[in-house]
This record gives sequence, structure tokens and C-alpha cells, in this order.
Amino acid sequence: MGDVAGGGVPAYRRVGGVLAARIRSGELAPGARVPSERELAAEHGISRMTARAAVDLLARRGLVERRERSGVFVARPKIEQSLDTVAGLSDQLESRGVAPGAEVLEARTVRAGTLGDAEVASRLGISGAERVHVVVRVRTGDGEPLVLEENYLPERLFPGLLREDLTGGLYALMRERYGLFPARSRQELETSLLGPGAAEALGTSPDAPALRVERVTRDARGRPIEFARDLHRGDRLRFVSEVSAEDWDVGL
Amino acid sequence: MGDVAGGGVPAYRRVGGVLAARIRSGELAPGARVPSERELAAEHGISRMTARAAVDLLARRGLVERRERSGVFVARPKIEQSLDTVAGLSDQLESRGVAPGAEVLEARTVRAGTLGDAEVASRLGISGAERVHVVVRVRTGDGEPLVLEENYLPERLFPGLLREDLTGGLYALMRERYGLFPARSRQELETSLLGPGAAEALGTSPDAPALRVERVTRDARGRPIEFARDLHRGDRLRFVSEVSAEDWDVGL
DNA sequence: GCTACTATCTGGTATATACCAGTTGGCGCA
DNA sequence: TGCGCCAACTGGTATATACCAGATAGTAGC
Repeated sequence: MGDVAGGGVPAYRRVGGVLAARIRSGELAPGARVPSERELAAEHGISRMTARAAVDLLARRGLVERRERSGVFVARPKIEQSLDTVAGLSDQLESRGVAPGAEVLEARTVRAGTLGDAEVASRLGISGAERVHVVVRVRTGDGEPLVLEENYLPERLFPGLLREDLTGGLYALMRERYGLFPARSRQELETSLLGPGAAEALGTSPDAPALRVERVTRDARGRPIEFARDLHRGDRLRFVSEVSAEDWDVGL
Repeated sequence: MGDVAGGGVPAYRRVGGVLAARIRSGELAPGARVPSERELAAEHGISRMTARAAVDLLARRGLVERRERSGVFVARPKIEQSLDTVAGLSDQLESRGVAPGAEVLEARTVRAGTLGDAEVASRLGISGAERVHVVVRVRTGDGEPLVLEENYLPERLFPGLLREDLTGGLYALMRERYGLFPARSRQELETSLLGPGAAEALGTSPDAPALRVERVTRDARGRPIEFARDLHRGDRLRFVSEVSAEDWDVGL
């Protein structure tokens, strides 16, 4: 049936806009409950499916957080995270007054070739026969899951790593226990969604926005010491990067 | 009615998974047409709305691209963009064999206070009475819109800027015409969606994934010379950042 | 006052249907 | 051969309805 009143703007966008305005104005504060889909439908004279589409707009923009069988709530502001100091997520959180934590989901040592993932060996510059530590962790801030980290480290460089305490920062461990100092780090960032596996680990929806980060860290001699795949919750984190001219202005 | 057959997995996710597998396997190559929603519905014995939900899964993950009233097509691979050399998007595209271009949507000079956007003056460290150039451009690669750029530059530092050719890189202009060398740049990145305005400018859907970048660039004396808000198409671009230890390892 | 049950509410999924307005490709005509 | 028209097709929007199962709050019983 389309636009009953709205000059070409679909109803679900119109209602979504009204809701967004109520949130931005502060009428609906962070943490507050948004009217239920059925209520919105009644209020605006639209069907529930259309009201749901309106709420979806806000949910996909991170303005609002859906909690299954409970309700829809206004989202809280994002935590800032530096892209220049990826090494120390724990430290970063702490300096922002957020208590860091980590839950180890997986910690094992296997031959790279058995991973069924040729990228790991390729990125680390090792053969499939060489053994790597696989560490999968959920990093938390104030108990809330923030990042799903998947780390691959050559066993040759970090013997006995899995016997260490893996609930803190890996980079601190590298330096203090193994005397290896991360010198260079190449990161590739991509907008993404969490996906089913990550969603379960982070306790969120598979369709929640995320930033996928692939990272290769090298020591001073240019030797790869870590390959990582991170999924950062896009609804809870923003990323800050500071560059200075020396880094990129040398070519001109 | 829920799971007719599928062990707890909703039908739209099951069908979405089948489609995703066909794309990843290469059976459906980039640019190829995906079966229409009505065809998918018939093939899998589901309603069209459910088939649509399945396609939505892939679209939101950037696996496919919807073209209104035309069809759904497998997406092409993303263009890499360095976060360390944001200054020269044109150069970056060129070095990757992509022809850079820019369309100027807006170019005017106003007092910062009249913008109705206190952040601009605040970020540039100027008073509301000072005049700023406002330059809004769509940056393209091979004719395809990639980034919507919103630049704010103090007129005091760049007199007559708007008479220059704005279809190239602004940073080249700064250096060559005004002798101002960008020395430091702070960028804030956030997952986002395009939104209605940006979607129209970039010729895409308002709900397409995007990376929002806010940037303050300073010269060697620490003076802000540019404030920018960029919206990068998340479906066409990925971002690469290289950091070296000097940048972040000094504190320890 | 505390616990246990229960009716209600919630978002999630799914169907069947309808209309709209560009896109597309084929067919006929000049 | 080339142009223009038109029917079929496409995704976008919208409704009305239904069932599910976990969350939640109120109430009855102890």
C-alpha cells in the first residue's frame, strides 16, 4: 500500500526517523527501553512487521540494542580503542577506567598444515610442518565481551607459551618471558558482521556490525612473530589512529 | 512455523548458507546474477519474504550487491586503502591501477559559527567568527563512487582555495600552493552505515555498510589545518595500517 | 517475607498476498 | 539494420496473521 502520508518516504523509515530523533534528543536515554514492536505498530498505525523494519534500521546503525524476548534498549556510547597500540588492549581499557579481562576459548599447539587454513602458515612465513600455538580468546571490558581474538604464534619462538597465564596481554608475555619485542605490525581492517561463531562467543547477534582485523606482527629483524584475526564489536568500540608525517610523507 | 527440517537453524539462515557456499565455491563468480527472490522461494519451498531475509544476510555481509528492480549480483573484491597515507587517496588508487576521480558536490566559504555544527570550530581550534572552506566531494575509482569526503579548512590558511582545482588531492594542493605540510593526523574510525544523504551521493543503499572516519590534520607546529568527515564504502574498500614500534612502544 | 507458579509480553520466525515502479529483453515495425 | 514499444520480471514496501519460547512481573501459597 505504500505511503499513506509521507511524501515518498517509506513508512518504516519515517517511523525509524521519529524513533532516532527521540533518542538523539535525549528523551530516550542510553539503557532506556524503546516501545515494543507491537506498541510502535499501534501508535503509528502500521503493521508489526513494518514497525520491526523501523527498529531494524536503528539496530543496524547501533543506535539501539535488541534483547531477544525482552525488549529493545537504547545503546550505550562506544569505547575508544587505539589502532596504533593494538598490542596492549588490556592497558588501553585500563587507562580508560574499564576493567580488562580475557576468557580463553582455545589453546593448543598444532602443525600449521593441519589447520586447513593455508593463510596462517603463509602469513607467518613458515612451512606447514612447523608447529604453531593457537590461542582463541574473548577479551572483555567490565565483564562485557568486546573482541574475539584468534592468535597464531610459532612454537619455535615461544616454547611453553600455553603454560603461561593467557588471560592478560600476549605482547607483555612476549616481551617479559621471551624477550621478543614487536617492532612492526601490519593490520588490515574491514567492515564486517560477527557471524554465528563469533556471535555465540561474544554473546551477541550474528548480524551485529563488527570490524574484522587481520594482523601480522614482526620483530626488529622483520621476522613474523604473530598472526591474528580479531573481530571487534562495532557497536561497542570505535578506533583511533594517530599518524605522523615521518610515517607516510617520506616519499615526497 | 519455523524449522520444517534443519535442526534449530531458521530457514532463512539455512538458505542463506547454501547461497553463501555457492558463492565461496566459485560456482557463482563475482558479477554473476544470483537467483531472484521468487526463484529462491520456489527452489527451497519457502515464502518470498523468507527468501528475501536469506538474501539480506548475504547483502549485509557484503557478499552480494542488490540492484533495485534489476537483481542481486555477487560482489566484487574490495580495494585496499592505506590508513597511514589517507592524505593521498588519489595516489593510492593510481598505484593500484585504479583511475582516481572526484566530483565536487559543495564548495563554499562560511563563518564556522553558521554551520550549526560546533564540532568543526572545536576540532579546528578556531572561533565561530572565523571563516572556513567547506568542500564536499565524492571520490571515485574507475568512475565508481568510493568515498564521500567532507572537508573543513580555515580560510586564513588557504586563501582562494576554492578557485583551485578541487578534483585532485587536497593535500597536494596544500603543499604545492600553500606550502603547508600535513605533519600529524588523528583519525577516529567507526563502523557505520551510509545513511540517506551519503547513499544518494554514492549511488548506493542507505543501509550499506560503511566506515566513518573523522580526521584532524595538523601542520608541523601542531596547528589544525583540516577537519574531515569521510564515509568509506565498506563493501568496496578495506583498510590497511602499518605501525612501527617507535610509534607506540616508547612508553615501556 | 519468601518462594513457586502462571498469565502476559517480548522479539524471532514464517507464510501468503498485494501493489508499485524501474529494468530488461524480445518482438514488430519502419 | 536500427529504433521504439511493451510485457514480463525484479526488488521494495506493506499488511494481516500465526506460532514459538524465553523473559518478566504479579499473584497465590507457604
